[in-house]
Amino acid sequence: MATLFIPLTVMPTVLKIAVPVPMHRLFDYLPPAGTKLETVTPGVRVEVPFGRRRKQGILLEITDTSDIAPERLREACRIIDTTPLLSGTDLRLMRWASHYYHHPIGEAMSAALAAVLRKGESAEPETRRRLFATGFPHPDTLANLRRAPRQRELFIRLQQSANGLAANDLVTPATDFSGPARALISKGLADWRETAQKPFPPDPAATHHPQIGGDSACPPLTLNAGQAHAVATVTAALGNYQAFLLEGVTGSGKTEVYLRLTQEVLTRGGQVMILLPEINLTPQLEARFRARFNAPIATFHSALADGVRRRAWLSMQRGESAILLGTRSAAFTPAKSLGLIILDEEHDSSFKQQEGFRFSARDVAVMRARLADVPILLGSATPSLESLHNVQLGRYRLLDLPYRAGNAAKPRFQVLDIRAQRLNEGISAQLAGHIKDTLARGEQALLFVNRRGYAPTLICHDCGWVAPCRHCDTHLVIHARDQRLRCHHCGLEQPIPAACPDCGKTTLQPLGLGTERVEAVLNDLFPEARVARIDRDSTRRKGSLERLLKEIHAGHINLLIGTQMLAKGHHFPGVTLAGILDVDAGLYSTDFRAGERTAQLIIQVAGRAGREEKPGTVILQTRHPGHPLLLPLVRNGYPDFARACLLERQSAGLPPYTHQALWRADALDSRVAQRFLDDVATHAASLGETTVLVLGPVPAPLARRGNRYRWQLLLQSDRRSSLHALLDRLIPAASGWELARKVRWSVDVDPVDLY
DNA sequence: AGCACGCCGACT
DNA sequence: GTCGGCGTGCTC
Repeated sequence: MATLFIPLTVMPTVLKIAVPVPMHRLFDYLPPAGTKLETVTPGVRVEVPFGRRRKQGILLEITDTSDIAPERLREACRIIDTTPLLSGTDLRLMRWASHYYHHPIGEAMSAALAAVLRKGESAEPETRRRLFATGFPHPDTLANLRRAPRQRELFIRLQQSANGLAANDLVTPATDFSGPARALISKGLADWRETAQKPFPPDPAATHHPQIGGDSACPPLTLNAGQAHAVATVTAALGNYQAFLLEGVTGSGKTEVYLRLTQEVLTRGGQVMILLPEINLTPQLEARFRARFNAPIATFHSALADGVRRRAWLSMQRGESAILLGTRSAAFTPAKSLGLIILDEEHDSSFKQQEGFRFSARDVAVMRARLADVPILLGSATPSLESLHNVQLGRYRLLDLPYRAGNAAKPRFQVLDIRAQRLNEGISAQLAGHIKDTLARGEQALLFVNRRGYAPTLICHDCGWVAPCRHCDTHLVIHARDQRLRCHHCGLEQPIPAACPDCGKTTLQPLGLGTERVEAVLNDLFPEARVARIDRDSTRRKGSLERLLKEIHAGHINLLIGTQMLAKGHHFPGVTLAGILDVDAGLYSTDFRAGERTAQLIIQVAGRAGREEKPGTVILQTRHPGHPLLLPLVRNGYPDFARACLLERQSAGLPPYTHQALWRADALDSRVAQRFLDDVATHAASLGETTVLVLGPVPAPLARRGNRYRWQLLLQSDRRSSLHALLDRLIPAASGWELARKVRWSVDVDPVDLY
C-alpha cells in the first residue's frame, strides 16, 4: 500500500468535527485544499460532506491521527468562520454537558449556537444590500422604459421608497424582479448600497437614565442588612468561582440584590447573564433592568424570532451587550467577558429540558461559572432540596434574606379542613365568606386551581363511564367554553356527547374541578365581582397575558383564578387573599418530588398575597389537615419543611442523597419496549456495577400516550461516578442492538419528572 | 436524524 | 406494468 511509504513529515492533518447527528462520536476530515492551518482554531464552524448531504459542524480538535482508514477520510468543504464562535471554555462546557447528559456531542454543540447560526450563515456583522434608484430624476426616464413595463414598475417603486428595496424583497413567490433590477443597474438607473445594520441601537427608553437610579417603580433602596451582606459577599467573590444560594421570600428584595451586583460587575467591565424559568417573567425583570442601567441588554428565549435571537447571541458573544436576560436555552450563550451568572427561581423545574438534550440549565450554569471562574448566584424563596443539600455539603454558600421589616407582612396560613363540608363546586362556605369579605374591603382575591379546562373529566352518573382518550391511558378534559372534550396529552378533541355512549342515558356530568368551572361558579356566587382566569387557554393569544395583568394591576379585576402561571413571579399588590382549592392532589402522588413541589407552590401562591402594607391570608383547603408535610410548612415555613423533607429523602435513599438516571422507551407494541428495557437491565447486571441499583422496567405512569406504550427503567446510585461509568458502557452497547431501532428511547440524567 | 437502497400492494 | 409503503444500513 502506498500509505506505507508516506514519510512522517507529510502526516496528514485531521480535523475532528462535531457534526449535528445523533451519534456519540466526532467525525474526522482533512482540511479543505489550500487551507492555511495557522488560522484554523477549535470553535470555528466547518462545512463537511456527510454521506450524501452537507452539514455544518464545529471543529473541536486538530490532530494528525485518525482511527478511520486514510482512504476513507474526506476533505471538508470550507472553514466557515475566521474567528471561533465558541471559546475554549464554551467548548469545554459543551463537552462536559454532552458527556454528563449522555447526549450526542454534535447535537449538544448545536444547542450552544443560536438557531440561525446552525445553518452556516455568516456570523459577521450583518450588512444588507438594498437597491436604490440613482441619478437625477429625468422626465424622459419613464418614457424610455415604456417598452419594459416590469423595469418601469420597479423603477417607480424604487423612486417612491426612500430606503430602497431589500434584496430579498425583489424575489417573492409571486414576482421576480431580479431581471429588471439587473437591467436598471446596467442602464445606470439603480444601484446596490450596503446598509450596515447597527448591531445594537441604543434603547431609547434607557438613554435618558443615569447609570444608576431613576426607577420609579423600584427606586434603589437603602439595602437592609441581609441584602447588604449578600451584595458584599458576592462582590468579594467576583473574579473567582463560587456558587451562592440566595434564599429569600417574595418581597425580601432579591431583585435589588441582582441589580446591585449587576452594577458592580458592569463597572468592572464584565457581562452579566441572568437566567429565568419562564418567558412570562422576562418582561417584568427586563423593565427593571432597563430602567436601572444605561447599558445594552440582550434578551434570549425560544419565543423570539430567529433574527432577534441571532443578534442577541452575537452581541453577547462579541461583548457588545452587557447583560443577557434569558431562559433555559440561553444557558449556553457565549459571553466575551462573563463576570457573573444569576439564576432566579432556581427550584423551578422548567430549567430542566424535558425533550431531546435533557440538560438542567441550573446545573449547566453552575458548571459554566466554574469553568469561567466567575461566581453564580442561585435565587429562590423556596430552594430545591438539591441546592439546600449542596449548601450542607459546603459546595454552595447560603445567603439568607429575612423578611423586610415594615414592608411585606408575613402571610397568615389557614388550613381549612373540608372533610364533611358541603362544597359548592369545590369552594367551602368559609372560603366563600373570606372572598366576600375581601371583595367588600375593595381588595383582590386569588384562587389557585391546578387544572385548566372546565372539569378533569366527564362521568356517567348512571353507569360510571368516563370519557376516555382513544390514544392515551387517560380521560378527556371538559372545556365548556367551546363545548369540547380534549386530551391534554395528545391533543385529541371531540364534541361533548349528549348521552352516555355506554348506557345511552343522558346522565353525563362533569367530575372534578378545572379553572373554567371555578370561574363559572365564582361568577355565580359573586355576580358583582369582575373575574379573570389566567391559564394556558386564556393566554394563548399573544399579548393576552399582558392585557390581563394590566387590568389586574389597574384594579379592574378583583377575583383571579389561575394555574401555575398565576403563581409564578407576577406581583399583585392588591391581592390580600389567596386560596388553594385542593392541596391534597399534590400531597398524595407516586412521584417522590410531589411534596417538595407542592410546598414550593404553596409558598409561591402565598407570595402573591399581602404584599406592601396589607397583610395577606392564605387558605388551604384539604381533607388531610394533619398531613406531616403540611404542618411544618404552614407553622414554621419553608426552611423547616425542607429540613424535614431532606431527612426523609436521606432515610429513603432518594435524591439528592442518591443520583438517578431514567431510561425511557416507547413503542407501538408494548412488549417491544418492555423487552428492550429488560435487555438493558440484564446487560447492566452483567456489567457487575453493584453500586448501581437497577429498578424496573415498569410501565410509565402514563403507560400509553399517543398510541405508544411507554416503559421506564430507573438507575440509581449513591455514587454519581458509578452511575455514569455504567451509562458510559450501557449506552454504546444498547445503541447497537437490533431492538434499539424498534423503540424510541432516551436516557434522562437527573430526571425531575419520573414519567 | 436524514437519505439511500430494496423488496411487496393499489393505481395512471 | 409502475408509484410508493417503510425496514435496515450508513454517514469520517
